[in-house]
Amino acid sequence: MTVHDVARLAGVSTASVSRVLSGRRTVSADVDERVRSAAAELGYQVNAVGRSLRRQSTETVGLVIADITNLFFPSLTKALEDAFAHQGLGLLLADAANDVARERDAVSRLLARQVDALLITPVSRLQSRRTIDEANQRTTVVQLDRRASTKAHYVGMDNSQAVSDVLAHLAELGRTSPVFIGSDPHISTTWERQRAFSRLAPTGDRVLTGDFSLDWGRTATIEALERWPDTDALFCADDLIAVGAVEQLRAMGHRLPGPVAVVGFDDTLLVRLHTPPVSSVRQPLAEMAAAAVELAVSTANLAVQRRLFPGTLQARPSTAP
Amino acid sequence: MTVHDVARLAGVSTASVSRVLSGRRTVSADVDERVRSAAAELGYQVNAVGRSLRRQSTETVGLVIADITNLFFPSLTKALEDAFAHQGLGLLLADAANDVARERDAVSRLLARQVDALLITPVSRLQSRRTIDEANQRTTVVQLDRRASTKAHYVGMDNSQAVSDVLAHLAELGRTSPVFIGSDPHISTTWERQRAFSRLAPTGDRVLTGDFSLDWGRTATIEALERWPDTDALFCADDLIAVGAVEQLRAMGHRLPGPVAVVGFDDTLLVRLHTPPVSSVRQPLAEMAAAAVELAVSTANLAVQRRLFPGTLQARPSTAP
DNA sequence: GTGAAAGCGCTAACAA
DNA sequence: TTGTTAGCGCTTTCAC
Repeated sequence: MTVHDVARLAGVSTASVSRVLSGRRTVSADVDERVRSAAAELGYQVNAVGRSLRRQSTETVGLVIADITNLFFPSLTKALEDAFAHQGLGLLLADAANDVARERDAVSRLLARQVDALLITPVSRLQSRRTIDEANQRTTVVQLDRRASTKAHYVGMDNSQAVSDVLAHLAELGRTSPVFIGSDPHISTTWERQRAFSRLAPTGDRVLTGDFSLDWGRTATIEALERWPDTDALFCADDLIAVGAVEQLRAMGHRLPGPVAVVGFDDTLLVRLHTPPVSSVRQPLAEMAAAAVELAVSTANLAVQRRLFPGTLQARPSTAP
Repeated sequence: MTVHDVARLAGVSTASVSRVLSGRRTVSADVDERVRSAAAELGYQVNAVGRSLRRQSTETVGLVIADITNLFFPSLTKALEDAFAHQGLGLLLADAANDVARERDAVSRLLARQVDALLITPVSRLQSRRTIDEANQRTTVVQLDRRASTKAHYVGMDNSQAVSDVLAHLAELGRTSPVFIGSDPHISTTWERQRAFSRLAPTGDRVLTGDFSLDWGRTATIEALERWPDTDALFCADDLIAVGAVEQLRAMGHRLPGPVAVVGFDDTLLVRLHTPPVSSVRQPLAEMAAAAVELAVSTANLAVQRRLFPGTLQARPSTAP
């Protein structure tokens, strides 16, 4: 089933069929009608592969997710899927499973498929740079949430502002001795949050770093309270750590809300449904996805963009007075 | 950068370049070497669009997820992504957002892109059937987790067996008056679990159905205990409902483990990290993904397959004695 | 084992 | 406005 079949049935040339079905040129009402009804009768649908080869554009973007099991990323993926589908753009998904080598592979496979743009949440602030820069030579690359290169577009949250807001919120509640519990500092978001904390918090030197896990949240909580007994808030780099911290506090007999507040990042289901609910900074995913679309479809040679969106603290019982 | 450039540099024909790079025909060691080094020198990578058009195969499968925000599906997606990437197959992702019209659209767009197979978790047991049957005329369709048509392959969990196992587990603990809290009965899994419950449970007529939400889990718990005061277990169709049920029980002053047990389905992060941890049936995602790959790449005209895998109950404090 | 050439399905340049 | 035709990049006959 090809344009030829439709053309034959409609009694027109294949070019006319193409013109009608791609809506890219004006055609007489008569031809338009004949082609449409012929296509409908045959149940014809254009072959996107042929079109892509000819147009040199696949209307598809590649998305490389650092770690799809991290609860935040499915939310991001959904926002992107929505936004891109809305533009008629398909999403070719790849998971880097937190591994720079797999990330490199994924990028390479997506480029071979001629994606019109590549969206990526870099695995590592440092080690993903080359992969991104190389991809950026071949197509439009948009870094999302995390960043590793200054040569490619970036759409993310303003972590400094978010950290500042959270600290202000804590200060209002009289909490001025927070400890920062980071996860893997190779992750750019964690890194930025930690740096902002160090710069802005009254206890900026109270920083612990570990990995992305509930257990690390637990361990770090014990360590924090031992090293700094006057701790009145645990400022966690992500939700999983925050939940671990809350659990540990409760295991140690603390009440929540109580003397030690806990706050996380990303506002995933985990903290919203937790008992007690945990405060967390929400990223404006829909806006970020819209910006990603805009950059992805932008005609090349646009100067490198850095779009930072404000995060909003969702205050919940874990930081209540 | 095309085969021509490589051919010119290697001093061979484009046919030879193709033969080497696709590894589909034997070539002399000399030519092989010359082509490989020319390709490496140029940084040439084959254009998958050209290849797809010629081969009439995209090496890409479409995946239509009923609702990507449902925590279970990202896990499934990851398992699929792993399995298909391992075979060199790309995954084109679409989200149906629980809407049969959007599902229909998504399928249509994926077919236009000439996916080699279509994986789908049908939104509705009844209303997704036509979409699936129509797609099945055009390519290999594999229904995953949920099913709507008997004419297309299905890979899922044996819900009858799982329900039976859970009931046996509850019986061992002396709990013989369970209530089933279902979600939307349009979802095939919920429907199957409910039917199995009705058939196998001593209190098979104690069934409540609602929707996929935490609140429904809460509401249903209240209703269950009012209507059947001797209830000793809440058998929930999914984890979100189970967490809602646990929360409600605690709000009502019940202890857990305690007089009323709670069990869910899908073994998502939600129940594993909950306090107390909630028992749940785990689906063998990796095995299911492997089966999906096998069916997706199977040469057409294979009889319709129905592959059911056993679920395993992860017993946790919510069903402890 | 190798090269020349056709053609996958589509669209855009060109001609009418 | 419409048709003819070339060609996107690749692979696979077919002939040697």
